[in-house]
Order: sequence, then C-alpha cells, then structure tokens
Amino acid sequence: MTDRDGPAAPDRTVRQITIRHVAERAGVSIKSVSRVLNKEPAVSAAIREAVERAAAELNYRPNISARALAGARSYLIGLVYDNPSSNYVSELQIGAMAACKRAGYHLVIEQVESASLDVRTVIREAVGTLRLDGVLLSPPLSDNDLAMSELEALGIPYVRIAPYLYPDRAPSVGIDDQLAAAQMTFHLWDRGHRDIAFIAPPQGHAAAARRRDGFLHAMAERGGAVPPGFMQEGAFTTVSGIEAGHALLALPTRPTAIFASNDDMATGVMIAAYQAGIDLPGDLSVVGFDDSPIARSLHPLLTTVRQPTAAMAEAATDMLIRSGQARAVALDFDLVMRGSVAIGPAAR
Amino acid sequence: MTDRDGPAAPDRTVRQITIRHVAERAGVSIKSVSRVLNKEPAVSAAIREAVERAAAELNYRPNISARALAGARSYLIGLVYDNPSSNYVSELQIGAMAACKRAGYHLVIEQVESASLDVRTVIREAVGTLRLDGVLLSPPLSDNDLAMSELEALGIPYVRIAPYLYPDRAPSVGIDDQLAAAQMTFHLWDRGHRDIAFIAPPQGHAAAARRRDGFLHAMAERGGAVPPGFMQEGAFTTVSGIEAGHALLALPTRPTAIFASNDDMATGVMIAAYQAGIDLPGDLSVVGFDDSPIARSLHPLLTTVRQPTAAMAEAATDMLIRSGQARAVALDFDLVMRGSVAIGPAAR
DNA sequence: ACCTATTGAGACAACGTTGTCAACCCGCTA
DNA sequence: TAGCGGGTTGACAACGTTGTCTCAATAGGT
Repeated sequence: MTDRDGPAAPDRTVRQITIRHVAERAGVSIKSVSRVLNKEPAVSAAIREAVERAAAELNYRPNISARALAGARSYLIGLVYDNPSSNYVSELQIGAMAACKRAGYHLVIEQVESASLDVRTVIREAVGTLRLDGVLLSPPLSDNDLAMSELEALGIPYVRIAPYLYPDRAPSVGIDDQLAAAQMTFHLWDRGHRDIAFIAPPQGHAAAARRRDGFLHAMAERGGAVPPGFMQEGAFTTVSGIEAGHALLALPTRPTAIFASNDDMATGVMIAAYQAGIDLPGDLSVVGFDDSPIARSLHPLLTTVRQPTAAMAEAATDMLIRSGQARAVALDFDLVMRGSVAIGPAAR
Repeated sequence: MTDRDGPAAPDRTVRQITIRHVAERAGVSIKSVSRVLNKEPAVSAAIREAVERAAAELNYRPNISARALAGARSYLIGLVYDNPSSNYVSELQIGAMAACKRAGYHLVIEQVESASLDVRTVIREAVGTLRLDGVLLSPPLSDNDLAMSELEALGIPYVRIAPYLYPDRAPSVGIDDQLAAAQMTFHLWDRGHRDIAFIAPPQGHAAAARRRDGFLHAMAERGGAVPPGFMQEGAFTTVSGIEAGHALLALPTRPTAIFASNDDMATGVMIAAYQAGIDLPGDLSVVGFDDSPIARSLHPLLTTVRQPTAAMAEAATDMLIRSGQARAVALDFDLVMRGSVAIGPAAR
C-alpha cells in the first residue's frame, strides 16, 4: 500500500493546519476555537475576534472528516437521481450547490436505476459510508417507495423534488403542475384555439399526470370539447412526440393547437409538422412544458412552462440544511411566451 | 445547536456498525478486519473468510470519515467544472461516477467561474476541507493555470480532461481534436464539397482551436482554397451560429457546406438556412462537433463528431484512483454520419 | 458581606479507522 | 536442541474535531 508512492507521487504527508495551531496562535484552548467556528453562544467578543484573526492568518480550513467523526454533521448532502434529461439534472445541481456553498456544505451525487433494486444498495452504501446529512430525491425517484423507505429506515432526512404521489410523506418542493397546465390551456384558448390536442405523459409518470388533469379541467371550465382522438399518450421522448404528432395531424378534424406535456415531445410535434409540410405556427400552434434548452433552439421558438428547477433544488437543500419543519413547498412557475403560438380560428 | 431536534426529528443517535463489531463476531482483532477490508497481504485464508462472512452478516459499511482521518485516502474524487453545456457535464459525471462506484469512491462536484479568482478559493476550500484524493479538471478549466497551480501547491493529483495547452503539464485524457476535424473535412471533401466554410471557436478557447487547425490542414492537404470570408468566428452558442450562418449565406459565392466547430453553432446555421429559405441538405450541408443531444433533434439530423465524453471522464477517474504514471491519453472518437450532408457539386 | 445563579473557558474523552511496532507461530537449518 | 527468519496477528497510538464535564469568574439578590 505504500509502494504507490513513486518518485513523482505528490507529497501527501504535509501536515495540515489544525485547530490546535489556531488555538495556539490565538492563545486560547482548542475548544474555544471550535466554539467560535461553530458560532456557538457563550464566547466573549475578545476571544471570538482573536480566533477569527488567527484562523484567517493561518488560512485554516476545518477537516470535514474529523468534524463528521466527532460530531453529528458530515456537511455532505447527497443528490440522488435516475436519469432524466441532463439539463434537468444540471439545473438541480446548480441550485443545490448554491445552497451548499452558502452553508459550507458539499454535494455528493449518486446515480441509480430507479427500476432496479439497486436503489436500496446505492442509498445504503452512500449513506452508510458517507454519513450524509440529508438526501435530495429528484424525479422520478421522488416517488420511489424503495428509496423513501430505505432513507426512513436509515433515519436520514430527505426532501423530494417535484413529487406527485403521497404528498405528505416527506418534505417536498415543487410547482403546481395542474395549475400550470391549466394556465397554459387558458392561454391557448384565449388566443382563439378551440380544437386543442394534448400529448400526455407516460402512464404512471407522476407529476406529469397532473398536467393532464390541468388541461382537462381547463377545457371543461371553458366549455370546450376534447374528442378522444385528441388525447395522445407519449413517452416523454422526441420520437414519441413525432409519432403522436403524425397521429394527430392525420385526424379528419385536425387540432389547431397541440399541447405536449414536455418539451421533447413538443419538439417531436414540430418535426412531424415539418415533415407533413404544415406551417408553424400559422397552421398549427405548439406548446410544451419544462423550458428545456431545446425550446430556445427550435424554429419557431417554443412557448412553454418554465419550472424553477434550480430554485427548487436550492430550496430543498436549504430545508435539509436548516432541518426545518417545512412540508410541501410550491414555488412559482412562469409561462414563457415565444413564437410557437399563433392566433387561432376563434379569434381571427 | 441541540434545539434542532424537534419531535419529528429523525433519530440520528443510532450507533453504526463498526469494525469492532465485525472483529468481535469474527473472533479476531480489529486490525485484522482492517487488513481484510483493505485487501492487504499477509492475512490467512481462514481469517479472511471469517471476516468477510461477519461483515456481510452485519451488513457492515466502513465509515469514510474515520478512514479519511486515520489513513491517507478520503475515497472522494472532486469534479470541478465551469459551465459548459449541461449535457457535457452530465456525461462527465456519468463516466466519473461509474469509475468511482467500481472502486468504492464517491464523487463530489464543485462549480466555479473560471474567469474569476474564485477558482483558487473553491479549490482550496474543497480540497482543504474534504481532503480529496484527486481532482478532475474539465474544460475550460483543463487549461486554467490558476486551478492547476493551486492543485500543485496543495499536492493533490489531478487529471485534465480534453486540454489543449501545456500538453505535458499533468496527466490528461482527450481525443485528437485536430485529427477529428481533419477527418470530418475529408468527409465533406469526399462527398463532393469544395467550398467549405468553417465557424471557429472563440479566440483562446483551447481544445477547439485545434479543430480549426485540423480543418485548415485538411483543406490544404487536398489542395482546396479557403477564402477569408469562409472563416467565421463564433462563440459556441446557437445565436452566434445564426449570425455566422447569415454572414456566410450572404456571401457572393456561397459555401456548399459549413463546418461548425460545435453542435450549438451548427444548430444556429440550420436556423439561419431555414430563415433564408435554403433547402437542407440539398442546397447546403452542415456538420457540427460534439454530438450533443440537439444533433438528434434537428431536421435534418446533424452529422457530427462524437467525443467519448463519459469514457474520457471514466478513464481520467481511473487514473486518479490508480495513481498510475500515465500521461496524455487519447481516446477514439467517432464520425457520426446523419442526414445533414448531401452530395456536393464536385461529385454530382 | 455572603451566597447563589449564570456565564465563559478549558481538560479530556470520545468518534471509527489505519499505521506502527512488537510479539507470536511455524518450519527450517546448524 | 537452540537459533533464525518469514509470515501472521494484535495492542495501541495517532488522525482533527466536537460533546461533556468541571471549574473559575462574574453578576445579582438578600
């Protein structure tokens, strides 16, 4: 185990600056240093200042391993995800990292296959070995019973991001998917569309099912009809969007607007329209959901719903760090109006 | 600090299963358990087996904090990145995580603004506090002097992913960008294109500058001419691709093919072509570089160069974990032929 | 002036693992 | 039979921090 140190191996034996050095320089006990660093009460201003100066001068960084070993906190938050779009994960990470950085925490990421039993193992392994202070569960893991049970058994706090099922099982952060879908539907309606088709998320996909409800309720509220052929089922992929698009565009009475329950499927619809020689948005309006980056690369630019993904992760991480008692938190969403919606027949 | 435990607070006082429990159950000393777990030599088969059984029965997981504190290794690898495309980062993470998982390591991610002095702080903070065993530097940090100097000062091994500058400064993993660009250029040439324009990466952007060299050398080798107007400068964004595309398409002699040095700019070129009413790929062939997911969402599908991003990160992580002496490693790339290249004038 | 709270500070023992070193056992040689 | 060396094993002390306990000093009430 020591023969790993070749001639070029870096010198890992440099002694680090410890709390003891700081204590010595400040002329106090190590415990007082610890108190100052952890912002514990009952420290005089004089000692606090002396310690802070000494720490700054020595450029002292507490050793997280020692902290975790001695104390209760590991200063590590885990982000567990399956594999939704990379952009989505990336946004989550940005938000989570921002919150971590602010509080001196660090982010450890773990990927799992949510379908497999692997979930249990990965969580047990990561938590057991890393002593995470909390875990962020992102879709579709936010509704994964195995993951939640395991975390509960291990007694680790966790927050679910954009869950759908079991709303009160654990703290969560999300948006009101149903309201967002309804508002988008009203937008189409108000722009003069009546024949609106919907491409639903795959069966069983959680948060997204609420998008379908939002669409249907909004249509009902306005007194609009949704013929059976106007409800297509997708798989959240571009390809499934192309298929659903072709099916809808082949209908005897063609919809004047198509609401895809995510942006990838909306992209597919646009491709289908290109292929069918249909003018966008003149002959067909298309809207999506998520505001993934592709929405800004399409032609025309896609009108969609923006979820504050990064903010959601940030809020969730804060909840974990603060260990507050908050339950389900709903953040605001935005309807992003771009060029893919034109005036419909009823408003011409 | 203790009033954080509300009534609903999880019981974090559960004692974990330690090496001592395993030792007791196996009837050996804790040191022997440690030896077995670390696969040290000089352990009899009998003890090895007894320890392994006991550990499995107790479902024992070594505490990473204690390991890091007592020993030399923290079992933590850091991935530092600025913010290239989210897909790219995601691929890196997948590769790095795979290598980590295999070796019982975990991945900590840190984002920095490479332009700012922040780089130093983030690295010092993360390394100083986490005791990382190694750091993965991803573009554009792979060429960041500040980052490298800091890591060298700290004595932490690091591997650069897809670097360009200072090829021998530290171990690195990449592809041969110049060769890839040359091969793509030959591909266009061989399909009958002679008037080929190039949209270069922003000044100073590292690995990508080699793409420009590859293009120019390939053209020179075939005896082709590259008029000044055919070399445009982009900013790696879709918008800059649109601008460059419009500039190129407004030229008196229009190129029959455009080689954009990344996929986002190729997307922009396609949008510019749509807007100018130019038929793709009939009147204009377009190729990109990176094989980002958008390449598969465009219409027509984009021909591009696929970098084995995940494999690069995986190889880099392995190098870190094994602490081998390998230097610059070049992995294989692929030319992904899709529909965006048509037969050019010279081959008709 | 005395006693009692209250607050500030330090000594010391964890925490769970690995590194060091000494002791042991075995078979072999002199 | 004693001595020797290689291969195994275990005792014990780190590692750097926080939690607990104790003690001193100060303030407040009679």
